Amino acid sequence: MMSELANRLSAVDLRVSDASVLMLIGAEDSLTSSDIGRLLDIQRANMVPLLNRLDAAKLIARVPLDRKSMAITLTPLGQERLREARAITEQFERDLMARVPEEHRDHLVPALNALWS
Amino acid sequence: MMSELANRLSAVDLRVSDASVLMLIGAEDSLTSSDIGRLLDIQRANMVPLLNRLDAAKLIARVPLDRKSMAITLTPLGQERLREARAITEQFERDLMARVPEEHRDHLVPALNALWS
DNA sequence: TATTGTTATACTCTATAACTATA
DNA sequence: TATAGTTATAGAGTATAACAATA
Repeated sequence: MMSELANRLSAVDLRVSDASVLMLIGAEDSLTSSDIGRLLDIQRANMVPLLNRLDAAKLIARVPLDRKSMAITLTPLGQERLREARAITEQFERDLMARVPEEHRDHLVPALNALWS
Repeated sequence: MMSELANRLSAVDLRVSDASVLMLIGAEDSLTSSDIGRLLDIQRANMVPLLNRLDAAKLIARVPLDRKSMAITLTPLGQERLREARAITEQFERDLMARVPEEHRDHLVPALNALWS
């Protein structure tokens, strides 16, 4: 499922982790790189090349918060790309759900959320 | 969840893919390396180092079927290790299921199976 | 003293191309 | 002609250690 999602997101030049970061910043702007890493369970060190790619693609901007931290914000292009990523992932989720027999469907997400907690 | 399972299996010196291969051979002996790869969705080329490790650990043996193919069989040590791997994964599954609220529990596996098909 | 951003590095997983030997 | 086993290699994902600068 993850490789299928990765495949679909590659149509807008995003990896799954890229899309996760865009969605997180879209929901809460001006988080730092370290914040994002903590929330998405990505090591601080591994955020660097990820954000560098998003920065190079002009999807995010780094705005100094103080002399140590940077706030990550979406550029207009990043907001547009986020909408595309959302459309793709929502369609993907609908396609997945369509495979689940109707009597099990409403139980899947609550059960998965319980596993994850 | 996969990294938690990997962690538990490392107690018996197995990776998740090692355990999958042992379980498959345990269920159907004398498959070839290519068979196993097809059934577990592992590239033929990536089966080589995997089986080399299991072979070096004396958990499997390669028995010539003809001059081209090799049948993979479990050694006695491999059968014992398989029992340990089964005990660990079954406990893991019980632990996971215990987190799922009772009203959703019986729906999870059928829903996941439907997703996978 | 703890945290941020960063560099460097290593290991695992996965994918592809190519080769040989055989079915 | 297709398949088995193999080698080599590259790209991702992920983990750790270390460092300078700053809170």
